[in-house]
Amino acid sequence: MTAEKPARSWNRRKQARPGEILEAALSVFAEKGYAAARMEDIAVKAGVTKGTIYLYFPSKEEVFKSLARQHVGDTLRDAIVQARDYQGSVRDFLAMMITIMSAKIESGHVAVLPKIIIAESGNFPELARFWREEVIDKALGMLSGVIASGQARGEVRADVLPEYVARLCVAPFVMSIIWRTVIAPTDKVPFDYRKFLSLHLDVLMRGLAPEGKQP
Amino acid sequence: MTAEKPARSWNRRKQARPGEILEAALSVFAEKGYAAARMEDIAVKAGVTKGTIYLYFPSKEEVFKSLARQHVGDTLRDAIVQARDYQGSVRDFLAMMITIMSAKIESGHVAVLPKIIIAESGNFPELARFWREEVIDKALGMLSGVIASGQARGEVRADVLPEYVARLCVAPFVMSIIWRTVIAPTDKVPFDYRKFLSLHLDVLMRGLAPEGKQP
DNA sequence: TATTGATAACTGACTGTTCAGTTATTAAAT
DNA sequence: ATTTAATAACTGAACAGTCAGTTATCAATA
Repeated sequence: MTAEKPARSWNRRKQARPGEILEAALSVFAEKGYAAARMEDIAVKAGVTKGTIYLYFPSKEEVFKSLARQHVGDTLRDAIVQARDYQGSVRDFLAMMITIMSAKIESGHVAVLPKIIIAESGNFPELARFWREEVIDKALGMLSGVIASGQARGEVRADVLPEYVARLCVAPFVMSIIWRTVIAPTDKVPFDYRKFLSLHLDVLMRGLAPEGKQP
Repeated sequence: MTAEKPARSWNRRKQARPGEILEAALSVFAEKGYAAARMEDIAVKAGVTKGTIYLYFPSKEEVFKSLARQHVGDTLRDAIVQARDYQGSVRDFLAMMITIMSAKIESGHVAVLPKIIIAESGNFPELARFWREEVIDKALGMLSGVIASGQARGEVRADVLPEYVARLCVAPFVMSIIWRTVIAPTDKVPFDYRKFLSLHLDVLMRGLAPEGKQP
């Protein structure tokens, strides 16, 4: 009855492994991109050896896709579904989005997958398609709905297409995310995303207000 | 006697090669990203063999960096310098930008380098820094100047920071560029960039107009 | 104008390395 | 004792970079 725990070299943890591997993969892919990410690095970070990864995933590509699916599913799909039934004003909705997103942008968590998608869209067109259908179309669709109901309520001028306005809404978010991953590491003075996005909200809502009706 | 066709195999074109190699490299890097781009592919596209590239560039990395530098220098720095002395209204300036850019975005020519920078900023941090100093800071600085003079003229409300407004101006351009490279290939119905950017201009200028002064 | 020798642009086969994926083996768990 | 999670050593393919040899070009000479 070895009461000792003599520095076990490894444990068997069948059901915990996939999640740990994906988490490790996220950080390695985030740093290196897809091609430059080594399976060995992912393994080390997950506390296993390379071979172990292949017990749970058939290939590097599949690790990547699983990661995309899981990360999208957890982080974004919930948010979209939750927001679908939103009843408040467009302004309040965007204000809420800013609060949630600026923290995530700051921390760098949202930024990783979009960056990889951009980088690898040429090598994995089906990934771009997946992202488009699962994230972009749903997010833009949801936002268009919010805008359209804002028009019905007289909060937003009626002579603009909700689908285009939706893209206007998200553009500064997209820019912030890219700034955060690509440019911010070279920054002396940190950029104030919340301030920037608040300005966006203010300018956008004025710009979309019906004639003679300041918000 | 070999009455065979001499089949002139190659020419000496010392001064033309570097440019041709970089041009080829641009299209291969754009399609594949840095790591997945093969020197052999670049060579074939440039009409030479792999060895020839190494007569003009010491390494793959140096081909990549030269490309980034040259392309920035040629395409963007000129435009920035030219625009620095602009005297017209903010609205006219942006309208001009939209005309020029939407054609370039449509054709896919502007899109390639930003995509590469985003993709490889993690692997080549000094490239991100170069891009930031040579392109982003100059472009934003120039735009901030245009905005500030718009404020002095009473065309733009005075209670907003030009540096932040400048970023608001470019965000939809950035989004369009990304859309074009990453998402558009999966599109059934082509996206109308000019229409989108015109909406942007309209909403932005209303949003930035001084109180009670519709543009 | 034709021939030739020198030079340097260019080629393509070769080398060493890196890394995704495989497999023989080990040890935990039951 | 059997099963299986996990390892670590291995394989093979892909590819960046090299270099000995080939060929276009041009200047000097005839």
